[in-house]
Amino acid sequence: MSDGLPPQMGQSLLFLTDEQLRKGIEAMFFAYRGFTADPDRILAEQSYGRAHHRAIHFIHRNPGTTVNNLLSILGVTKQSLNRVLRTLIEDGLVSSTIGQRDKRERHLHLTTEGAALERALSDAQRDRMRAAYRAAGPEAVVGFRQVLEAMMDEDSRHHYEAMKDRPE
Amino acid sequence: MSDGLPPQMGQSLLFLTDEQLRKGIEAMFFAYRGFTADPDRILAEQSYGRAHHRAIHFIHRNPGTTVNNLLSILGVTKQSLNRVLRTLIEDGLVSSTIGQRDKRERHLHLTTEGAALERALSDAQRDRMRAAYRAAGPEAVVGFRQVLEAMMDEDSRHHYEAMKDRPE
DNA sequence: GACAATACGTCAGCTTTGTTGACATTCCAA
DNA sequence: TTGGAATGTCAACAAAGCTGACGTATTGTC
Repeated sequence: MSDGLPPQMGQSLLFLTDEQLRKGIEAMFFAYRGFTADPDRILAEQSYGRAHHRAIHFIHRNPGTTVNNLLSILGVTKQSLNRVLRTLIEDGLVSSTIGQRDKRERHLHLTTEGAALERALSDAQRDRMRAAYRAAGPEAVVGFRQVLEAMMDEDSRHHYEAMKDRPE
Repeated sequence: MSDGLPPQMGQSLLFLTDEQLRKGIEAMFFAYRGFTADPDRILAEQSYGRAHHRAIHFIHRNPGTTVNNLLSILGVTKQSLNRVLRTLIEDGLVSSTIGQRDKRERHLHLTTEGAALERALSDAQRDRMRAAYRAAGPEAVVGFRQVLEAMMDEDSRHHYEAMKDRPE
C-alpha cells in the first residue's frame, strides 16, 4: 500500500479514488458559483433573486404550467413559491390565468416583458456555458452531462428527462 | 435552415447549439440538488446548514487557515462567515487560536469532533459522487471535470487549483 | 345533494444565510 | 508616535427557505 491505494484497485478504477472524488466535489462547488454568477448580476439590478430566475426559467420551459407542477419541479413549498410568483405577477412578468377544464388551476405564462428578462438571463448563462463547452470540447461535454445525470435524485431526473428533448 | 441550425454550422459544432447548452444548464441545476441532498440530511439533524458544511470542508482542507483566507475561498462577507464560525467554535467543532506572528489573525482547525462530522459529510457526498462516476465511466469523468473547470470564475479557479493536488 | 379531496392563496412566525454599518484591536509605515 | 490599513466582532436588516393553520373555489364521489 506504499502508493496510498488499496491493493486490489487496478489501474482501471483509479478514477474512483477518494482523491479524485474530492476534486470532483470541489469542482462542482466552484463551478456552480460561476454558473449562477452572471444571472445573479442581472437579477440584482432589478432586486430579484435566484428564486425568481428559477421560476422564470421553468415557466418559459413549461408554458401554461400549473402552480402545482412548478412546485414539484422546483422542490419548494407553495408559500415560498407564492411569494416569488406574486411579485412576478404584480410586476407584469408572468400572467396567471384560470384553467378552462379545471377552474381551480392557474396556468402560468411569461408576458412579453417576462420573456425579455428570461432571454437576458439565459443569454448570459448560455454565454458562459458555451465558453466552457468550447474550451472543453465535444467529448468532454458528453461526459459532463453523463456524470451530472447520474448525480441527480430520482425526482429531478424525471423532471429533467421530461423536458430534455422538448424543443425550445 | 430546414434542420433548424445555422447553415454555417458544421457537424463539429453541434455541441454548441442553444439546445445543447440549455440541456447542460438544466442538468447543472438538477444535479446540484442531488450533490447537496445527502449532506443536507445529515446537517439538518444537528440544525446546521450548508454554510456550516462549506466552512468545515475548507477548514479541513486548509488546516490553520485564517478567517480572511477562508473568506476569500467561500466568497461571502466576513460577518456572514463569522456567525457560522461562532456556532462551530461554541459547539466545539472548530478551534480558533490567535496567530503567533500576527495577533490579529485567528488560525482555524477542526477538533476531533469537527473532524468526525467532516468525515460523515464527505463520506455521504463521496458516495453519491462515486456512484455517478462509476455509472458514467472514467472518460466521462475527465470531461466532467474539464467542463466544470472551464465554467469557474477566475478567483474560484485559483482557489480550486491551489487545493487541487494537495494530498488529502 | 352532501361531503371529502384538490388547487390555490394567504397570514403568522421561524430559520438560515446573505447583506451593510459601526466598532475594537492590532500591525505597520511615514 | 501616530494615523491608516488589516483583522475580526456586534447589531440590525433582507431574501428565501420552512411549518402550521386557515379560507375559498372547484371537482369528484358516495
